[in-house]
Amino acid sequence: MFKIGDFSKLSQVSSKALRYYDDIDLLKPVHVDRFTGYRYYTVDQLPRLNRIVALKELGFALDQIAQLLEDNISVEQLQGMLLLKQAEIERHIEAEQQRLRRVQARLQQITYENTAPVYDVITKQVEEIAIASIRECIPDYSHVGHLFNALFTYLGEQHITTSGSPFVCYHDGEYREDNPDVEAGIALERDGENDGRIQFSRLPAMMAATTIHTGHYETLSLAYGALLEWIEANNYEMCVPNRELYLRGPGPNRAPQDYVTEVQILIVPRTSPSK
Amino acid sequence: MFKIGDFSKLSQVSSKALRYYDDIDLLKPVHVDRFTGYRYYTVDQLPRLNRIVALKELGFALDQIAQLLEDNISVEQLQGMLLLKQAEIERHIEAEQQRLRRVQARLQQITYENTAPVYDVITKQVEEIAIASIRECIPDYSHVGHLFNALFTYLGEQHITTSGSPFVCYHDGEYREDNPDVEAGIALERDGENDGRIQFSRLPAMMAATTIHTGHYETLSLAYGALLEWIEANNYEMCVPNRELYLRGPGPNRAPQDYVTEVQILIVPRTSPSK
DNA sequence: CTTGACTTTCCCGTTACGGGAAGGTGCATA
DNA sequence: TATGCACCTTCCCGTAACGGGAAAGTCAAG
Repeated sequence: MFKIGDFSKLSQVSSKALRYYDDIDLLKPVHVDRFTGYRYYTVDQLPRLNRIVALKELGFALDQIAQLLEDNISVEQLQGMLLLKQAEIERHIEAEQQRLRRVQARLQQITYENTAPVYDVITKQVEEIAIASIRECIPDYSHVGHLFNALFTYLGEQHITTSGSPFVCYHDGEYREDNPDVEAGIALERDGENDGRIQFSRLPAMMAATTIHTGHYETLSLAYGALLEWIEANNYEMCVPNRELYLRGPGPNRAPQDYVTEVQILIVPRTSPSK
Repeated sequence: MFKIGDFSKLSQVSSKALRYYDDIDLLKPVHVDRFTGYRYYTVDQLPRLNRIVALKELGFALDQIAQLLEDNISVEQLQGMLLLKQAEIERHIEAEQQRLRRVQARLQQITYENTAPVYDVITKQVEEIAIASIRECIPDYSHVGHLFNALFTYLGEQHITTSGSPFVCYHDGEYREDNPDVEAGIALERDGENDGRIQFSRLPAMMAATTIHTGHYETLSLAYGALLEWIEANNYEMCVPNRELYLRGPGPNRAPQDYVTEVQILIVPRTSPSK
């Protein structure tokens, strides 16, 4: 019979932990003095405690360990939990390696440019939204404004309430200087019916790499550069279309350097892992 | 100006999280209504929030992120923190891979024997202890008892108080049936002075793989088998000496199947990683 | 009998929020 | 204008596995 301190030394498990295991019925002392409350353990309890410690090192939580220690657990159940744990650890390792790549990419960027990165790329699940839009091939990008003019004029006439910021989707596979296939649109609260140039549809949900660009649209290519670099470093592949969300665009008392734009590029995990 | 819900949708960060960031001064709303307490955000705050999210994905805690977002942080400091984080993630990955190997070893054991493992091997740092011991080459293992007899007789005569269980160290590089070099000893509360056969010394601290064997000493080899298997699977190398700690050994009213023994094998990480 | 080492219970703190309650707001509609 | 109803606020609890520390009781030795 050992008092908790001796048993703690014997087992290398802190008495705090032993008391906690007592509390949660994971390892009860073999005897508790009714008057003093002192806990007494014996060496017979070492194997169980050892098993607890071993399972903890395998990454199991204490309540799972409690299950695993039930004596009516079958070999198949045990095997099943171990297989689950194995898969979980593998996923965990993959996530950590992802993180490691991100940290390294950021480090590389710092050493290259000797300055902190300007763009923070994050992934997000963009939800499906109802939109009204005009999609056309236009001679060059300056015509985007015309599309929005037509769109807003129409929506104003029809008293359709918008929700959120205007955006543009680029449907071309790659960047093209002239005759790009663009879609200018804005989110709505409800679906609508197509009417000539104006289309009512739903933007599909997507997993996107996104970043926020502040400033003139002429420098948007920097944001794209950062996104492409990130996509490369994180083993994704980009897809079409990509979107630009004009969170704060041209308007009264609005200088170009105050424009805020979110750039979203649809991504999928790369099929073949790069070295 | 967005209310918290809109800003939450815009940024894909929950309003609970936004309130929390407000609480810990990580991201204060640009304006708080003095009467209603409503928080108001603008798109200008998106870059900061984006950075917070990005740094979170790199594995930084929020208080570290708060430091990283201070505007007086130098590029070197940032770089330093990233390097630290990189090392931390690498260590983390290594630990996870270790865990994975352990889980797999246990799975393998189950599929081989179609039963749960009997021995739980755990590593522990064994502390340095003052001991009294007799070390001799004896003709065979049955003579260990004589060593303990001599030892205890001496200690009894000298009124030296012991602390802990008796143990045996095996100093031979490998197992040998006859003429093994064994050291029988027991921990003391204080150091002492050598006296003939009786040596007073200190067992050095060591990192050991240990397991608990319950039952007759004739079956101790099973524990050794489990230990060797574990050491192999976990990329360690065993060293001499190894120890057996007789937590509950022969005594009055003591049947051999109730003996409890802890087997400790000194380990070092294997120099060349196995495939 | 005292002292000091141990033990007990209890409470707080950790991280980054999520869930939920109770009560106040803002906006659109009947 | 009244009334929804969605939204906002603060506050409190819970998380996992203990560690730190306080206040008070216990044990063994000297």
